[in-house]
Amino acid sequence: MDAFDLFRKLGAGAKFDFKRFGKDAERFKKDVSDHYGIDFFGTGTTHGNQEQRAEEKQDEEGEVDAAAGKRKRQDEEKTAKKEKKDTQAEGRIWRLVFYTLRSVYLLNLISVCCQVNRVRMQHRINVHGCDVPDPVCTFSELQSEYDLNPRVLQNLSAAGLTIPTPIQMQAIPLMMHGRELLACAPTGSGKTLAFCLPLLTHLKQPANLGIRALVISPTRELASQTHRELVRLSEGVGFRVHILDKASMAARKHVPSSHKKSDILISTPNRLVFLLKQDAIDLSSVEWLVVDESDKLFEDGRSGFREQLAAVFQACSSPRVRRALYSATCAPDVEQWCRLNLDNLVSVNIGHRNSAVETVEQELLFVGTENGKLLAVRDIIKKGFLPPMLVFVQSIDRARELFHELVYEGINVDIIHADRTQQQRDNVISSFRSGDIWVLICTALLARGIDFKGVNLVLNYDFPTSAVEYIHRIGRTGRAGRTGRAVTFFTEDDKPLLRSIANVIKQAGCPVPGYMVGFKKIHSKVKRQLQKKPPKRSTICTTPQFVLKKGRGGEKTGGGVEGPKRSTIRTTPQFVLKKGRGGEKTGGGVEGGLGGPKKGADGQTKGDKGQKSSVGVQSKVQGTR
DNA sequence: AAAAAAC
Repeated sequence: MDAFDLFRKLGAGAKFDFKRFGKDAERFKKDVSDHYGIDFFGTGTTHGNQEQRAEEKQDEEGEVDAAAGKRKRQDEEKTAKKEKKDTQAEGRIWRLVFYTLRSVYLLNLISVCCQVNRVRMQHRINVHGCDVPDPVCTFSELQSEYDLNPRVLQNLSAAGLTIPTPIQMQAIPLMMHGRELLACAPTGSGKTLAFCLPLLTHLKQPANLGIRALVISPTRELASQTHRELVRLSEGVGFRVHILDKASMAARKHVPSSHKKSDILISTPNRLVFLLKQDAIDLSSVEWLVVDESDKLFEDGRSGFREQLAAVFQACSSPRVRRALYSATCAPDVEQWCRLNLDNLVSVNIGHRNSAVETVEQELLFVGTENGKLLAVRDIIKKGFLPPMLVFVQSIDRARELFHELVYEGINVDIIHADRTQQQRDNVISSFRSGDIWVLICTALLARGIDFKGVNLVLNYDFPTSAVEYIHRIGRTGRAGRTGRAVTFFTEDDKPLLRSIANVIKQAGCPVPGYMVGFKKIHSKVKRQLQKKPPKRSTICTTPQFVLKKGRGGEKTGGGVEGPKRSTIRTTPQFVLKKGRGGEKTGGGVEGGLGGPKKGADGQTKGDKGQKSSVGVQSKVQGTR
């Protein structure tokens, strides 16, 4: 097979038509010879042209006699024959050029395609959908290719953001092309920025066209965080970015319809629905609707988010409205809904769906009983830990109970949940951010989206109600590539969900006792029930009644604790002992000294490592005061 | 269970 055949094969499907391209070829040939004065195709065209031109000049001057005319006619016949030959030769050359160029083009296409695939593979970007634009590898590409405001780019670098994260690489170009999408990327991987940049680019300039972009978040804390981020990014551009909260509602009374002058609005769903019902807000100008933590907002139930979200979707009535849904976890029903309702949907997944972030060192810790939890958390505090630490419990009541138990430990502990006032909530968040609070006890309120810089330990005091909730809770640490640690207490009551969460931990590359993975899969019906009704737990209180009655002046270090400690705490769950799986029971064993003898070697090295790097709380108290 | 409105 010679080169010509090869090119022909590469160019399969396209035929070179000399008649069609002849004019172009002629022009090209002329351009080349005029420009460079060289005979590009070796057909004597350069000379020929000059002679011809000289003759033409003579024609014009009218100095042609009859004899000369005759000679010229003979010449013309000769040249016509010659030209026919030349034309055939040229046709061959042009065909060769055509196929060469075409194969170069195809090879280039293939190589670009390979490059794009390599980038996607390297960053574990999975996309499903038609005509997906190539991922961008730098923020400056956004300026050159998508007309991102240079000031926004400047704000980005001022914030220390230099290269886009995988979700940003792919989701930003998609939204820039106005594509509706469902994005799923791990906790702390930059989803917020992935939708903020396209919003700012899409709007281009501040304009009095009503609300053009709307972001929905499940909690006020997340809404205000997104608001802050957008304000920071759009600094100096003049966009009016507003959050719909109590303060803005109060302001609305004095300046009615102030939010109508927003370009971008961030809100929790119910407040928006409330305003919609009063006919006090107009969303018909919304061009981009972003649903953050989409699976949470799609949660069903009589008084759930889903209904509220549906009302918001309906209110965004512009035919031009584009929608983007983001979350770290993706429920099948959300995907189904997107496939049915979004226009030409693209779904983007970074890494494996519904998996925990790999930068968190995760542990499961058997604590025997409710008392065991309290003992274990006191132990963590006493042994010394590196603040800040987040402690998750399952209900507001239990949060209060735990707070009362820990408030006397001599550490800066506080509590946040939806029953506290907005003022209290804001204060708690800001003092936790500033480091004034070391331990923050919280409900699911803080489970999603909240970005605290450098949380060192997430403690699941109460077992999460699902693997998804587990993923979000532990995602408060190990953000933006930093490392973090998560400890999850469990008792016999938590057996039903142990398997699924153990699997999440295992998939993220952390050790898990073998027996857990061997558990039977629980029925999805039971799983749903568990989410609605978590196991009933006894009150958090280890202090004997007579101590409580007398008041707790100096005894706060836990007088009543030492005694029952050894007798009540088992280090191995009953369900393991019963089955008698000798060798496997040890991995999840007690770590951090709950009083029982350590039977496993697995967790110990980790424990030691943790201790070395942590700061003793007592010494910290002395040091700071 | 938690979250999301307020007069």
